[in-house]
Order: sequence, then C-alpha cells, then structure tokens
Amino acid sequence: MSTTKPTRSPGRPLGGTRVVDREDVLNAAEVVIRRDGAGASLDAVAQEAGVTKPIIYDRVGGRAELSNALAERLADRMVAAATHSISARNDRGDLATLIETSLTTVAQNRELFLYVTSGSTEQTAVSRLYLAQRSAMPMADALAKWRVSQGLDPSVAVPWAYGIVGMLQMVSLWWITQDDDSAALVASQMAQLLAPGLGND
Amino acid sequence: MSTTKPTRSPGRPLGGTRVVDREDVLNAAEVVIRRDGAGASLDAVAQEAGVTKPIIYDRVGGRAELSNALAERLADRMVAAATHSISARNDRGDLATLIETSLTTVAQNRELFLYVTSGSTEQTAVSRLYLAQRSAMPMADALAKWRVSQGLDPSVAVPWAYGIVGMLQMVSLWWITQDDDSAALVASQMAQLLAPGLGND
DNA sequence: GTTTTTAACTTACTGCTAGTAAGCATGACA
DNA sequence: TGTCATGCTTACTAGCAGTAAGTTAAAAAC
Repeated sequence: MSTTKPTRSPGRPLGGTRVVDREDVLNAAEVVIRRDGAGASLDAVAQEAGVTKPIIYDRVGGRAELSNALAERLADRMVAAATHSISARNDRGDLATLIETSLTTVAQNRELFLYVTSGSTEQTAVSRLYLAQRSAMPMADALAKWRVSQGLDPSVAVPWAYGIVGMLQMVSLWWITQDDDSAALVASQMAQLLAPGLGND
Repeated sequence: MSTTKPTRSPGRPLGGTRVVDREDVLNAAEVVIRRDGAGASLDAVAQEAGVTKPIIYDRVGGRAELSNALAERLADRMVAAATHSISARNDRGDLATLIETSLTTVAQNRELFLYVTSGSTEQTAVSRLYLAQRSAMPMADALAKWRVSQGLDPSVAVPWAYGIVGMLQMVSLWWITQDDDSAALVASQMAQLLAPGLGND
C-alpha cells in the first residue's frame, strides 16, 4: 500500500538538470491530498514527487505557500468551471447554475478544498483570506461594473464578493458532509436568497 | 515577560479537592489565545491554568474538543449580543443592526474567533462545521418558523442559515484585517444584499 | 490505628511535523 | 586538471499533540 518512489542518491543528479519543477510539486501535492486528506504532510508530498523536503521549500516555499499555490489552482479551476457553465448556453444561464457549478466543482476537489480552506497553524487568517481574495476579486470586479451600468453605487462590490464567497464556501462544506439534498436543489435555494438582493431575476 | 505561574508538586493536592474545573481551563485558554493568538498551545493553556497538560485532557479533551468548547462559548456570546441589541430597542431593530453587532462582537473576540474558525489539523471539517452549526441552528429555526408564518416553504431554512453564517464569518475575517470601512457601513451593505431575499424590509 | 484503595496530580516520555544546516556528487568553466 | 557552482540528500532541531507511568494525599477498609 505504501507508494514508495525510487530513492535518489545525494549529489547533483546525472545530466545536471532539475528533476522536478514547481508544477510537478503542485501536482504531487494534489495526488497526496486526494489520497491522505487535508492532513497531508510535506514529507509525503516530497516522496510522491520523488524528491526530498528541502526541494519543496526551494520550489514553492513552506506549507503556507504551498496552500496558497493550491488555493490559486482551485480558485482558477472554479472560475473556469463557472465560465464554461455560462458559455455552454445552459437551459438557464442564471445564478442557480453558477452556484450549482460551484458546488459540484468543490465536490470534485473535495480533499483539496478542505486542505486549502483549513490552513494548519497560525497566520491562517492571512492564508484563508488569500483563497477568498482570489475568488472574490473577479467577482467584485464583475459586480462593480454591473452596478455602475445600472446606475447604482459600486462600493458594495467588495464586501458583497467576500460575503458571497464565504457563503458558498460554508454551504459547500455543509453540503459535502451530507447526502440528503442534491446540488441542484441547494443551488436553487441559495439563488433564491441572493437573487433579489443582487437585482437579478 | 514570562507568565510563570507557581509550580505544584506531584501527587494529590492538599485538601484533596480538584484544583481547576472545566470552566477554569476554558477561561485560561481564552487568556492565552488573547495573548498568543490562534497558535496558542495546550501547554501554554495548562501553564496559564496553573496545571499540566494531562489535566486539560481530563477536563475538556484534546485540542479539537477545546476548540469546540470555545466555539460554543463564542457562539453563545454572539447570540447573546444579538438578542441584547434587539431587545435594547435600537433606533432600528433591523437586519443591519444585527450584522453590525455580529461584526463588533467578532472584533471584540478577535483572536478567539481566529482560533475557533481556523482549526489546526485534520478533522477540521467537522470542527468548523461544529461552530457553524452552533450558530446556524437557532437561525435556521427562526427562519423556518418565519417562513411558515408567511405561508412559504421552510425547507430553505437550513441551507440559508449555513450560508448566512458563512457569509458573516468571511466578511468578519475580511473586515477585521482592514481599517477602511466602519462596521456600520459594512453591516448596512450586507443587509442591503440579504434583506430582499429574506423578505424583510 | 494501620493497611489498602482511590483520587488527583506531575514527570517523562513517544511520535509526528515544519523547517534548516551541512554534506555530497555532478557539471561548468578557467 | 583544479576550482566553483548547482542540485540534490542526509541529518538534524524545535515544538506540539497525545499518553503511560509514577507520586502524593485523602478516604475507606479492616
């Protein structure tokens, strides 16, 4: 059951070229997190990458920075899923669809989501805001533009974006730990709460 | 600067009575968290309580259970603040006031909030849901009753409650890490988003 | 009144993890 | 051919959660 990768000997590797780059480390981290859950250790990531811990520090930094890098990946993945679900001309390209996409994307990246939203020690406040910011900023921009186009005050955009991100994160967390309701149902329920305030239909 | 409390000798204490109870431990934990931040260790809590680590385990359990116990305290404190702010017949006993109370209460318990919302290792999903649940359940009950009284479907109550709790937590986190906007302003902005969907004025 | 048991602690560990310092082997360059 | 730079590993440190075993005082049993 142990995923023992071939061990390298000390010293510069033959060929003199770097054996893994930053992307390889992040990929390995995702594999380990999927397998070991949110408690995945840096040593395990290093082993999966076929390398040792100091390399992790050289390529991406410490645990906090690894978490941030993975948070960027997850955030980008969610934005991509959202834009795809919009451009796919869904039956209804509405808010509920966006939320449902968010829920299912979280479910597909369950352990990664938990790793990234549950930083480990201290400085976690900053770390958690990092993921939120990465998700909230594009949303805030979109909100602000839309508000301006409607002749409304755009200064609400930033707090609204953080609030909506927090709402989605918590609902996702709750939803992936229970099996009673479908993503579509929960998404439509949350859309029902948000839509009137946003001014959408 | 070191807060060195008097060290006890081994063996049963004179008088034969327990030297600290569960409440004392929780109080000590709050002091330490206020001083050391979210990275407070169990040893530090024990020292502040004038006792050693195994006592912490006997009185409240491990770190996860300590976090849960403190989460209950914080949740209760926030509910108390909310009900007080309502019963105090504010200028407007409305949603914005409730949110503002939530924000200022978080600010008053800054480090505790960070400790409780940023569980440490693994199983954090459960731990974070615990705090959320403690806050969300009363809200869900109130929402459900109100929906029924309006002849509306109450099944949205639970997801809405989790969503609103998540929204408030994230906005609080964002707000306490910046100094630009007042609590009153942010609260009114968030109320503006939520009120229409809730059906309040 | 002495012995045994139970209660309430502390000491002293284990095991794990993040992070770092120092060493080693290979290639590049003079 | 010798020196420097590169890219690794080994081998540590420090700190924390959690636990086992030992120590003293009170209470209970005889």
